[in-house]
Amino acid sequence: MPASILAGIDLVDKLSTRGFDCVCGNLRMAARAVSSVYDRHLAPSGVQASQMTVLWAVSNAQGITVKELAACLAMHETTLIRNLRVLERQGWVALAVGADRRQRIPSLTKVGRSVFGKALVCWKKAQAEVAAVLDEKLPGTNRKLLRLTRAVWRS
Amino acid sequence: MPASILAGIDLVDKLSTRGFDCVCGNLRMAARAVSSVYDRHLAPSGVQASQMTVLWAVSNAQGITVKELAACLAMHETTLIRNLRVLERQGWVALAVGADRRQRIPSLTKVGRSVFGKALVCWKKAQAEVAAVLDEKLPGTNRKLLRLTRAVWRS
DNA sequence: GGACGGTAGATGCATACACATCTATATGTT
DNA sequence: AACATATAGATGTGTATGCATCTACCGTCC
Repeated sequence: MPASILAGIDLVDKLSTRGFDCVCGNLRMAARAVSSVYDRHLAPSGVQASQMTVLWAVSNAQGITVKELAACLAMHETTLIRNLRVLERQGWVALAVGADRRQRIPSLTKVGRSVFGKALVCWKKAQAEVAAVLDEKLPGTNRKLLRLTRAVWRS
Repeated sequence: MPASILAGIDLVDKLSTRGFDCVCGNLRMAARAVSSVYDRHLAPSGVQASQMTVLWAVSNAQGITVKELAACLAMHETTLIRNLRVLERQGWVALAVGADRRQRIPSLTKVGRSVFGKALVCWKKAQAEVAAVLDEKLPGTNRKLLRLTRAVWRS
């Protein structure tokens, strides 16, 4: 192992021992690293890790508006609508006009349901790989992340 | 509070009770929510939350290459170099050519040090706000996130 | 010294994310 | 009905992220 790699690991250690114990930076870093695990497993399905959450939310939220969905996912409406447009282009999501004609109501298409179902198989492997390195129970970790999100979102 | 918001909160709850307990999705969501807190506090300084980590790493890693820095931050080299170019354009970071002339050695400029120092004051407030909603001790949380990152990064 | 394989960044492309601002629609007031 | 106000998305801009691929440089082997 070249010295450069060791230097890198030393620096990472400094992150937690030299005063820059940034929750935000560490969360973003963990999100990057974990996302890449999910993306690797999900690659055969053609779905990205970030898209799985949206597909799941859409499939579990009948008749909900984009704005409401964005609140559920602690996401900007403008970010979500653009992500939904990408999924629409792939033919996985349909965006219907709501009773209030300004609203857009997302739903999974038939193809979308099929793709999501297949991706779920890949997703389970990724989830298992990450669970294996978490020393605490998975539901505990997820609950903590949700609680943190809810506590600071739009506060 | 309109019914739509309540529906949203219900859906968030479903995330942890209806089978899609996705570590990746929850990490990304928490990272979004927490980043927005930091960005709000950091706004007066002109530095973004994502940039603080890079500035800190650069200021604490004398003579390190972009590739090594990327490994430290669990970040793609291509992502980091582009982020560094943004900071270079702002005049906060200089990118010197290394002994191996393919390498780029980042360092903070005088302006960069000044901006980073001022941003640290804002950062402390954000960190305190987030710490207040974490029921466990901050170092514990950060250690867990670092351990998770290290365990899955490039595994 | 020249061909060759390997490495550090650079670049093209696509998606993710957020802020400011715009447009279209809805609603409330007179 | 006409106007003012508020709201749901859409759009422009800029940064963040990663993959595939390219280029420039390094070291080696003949």
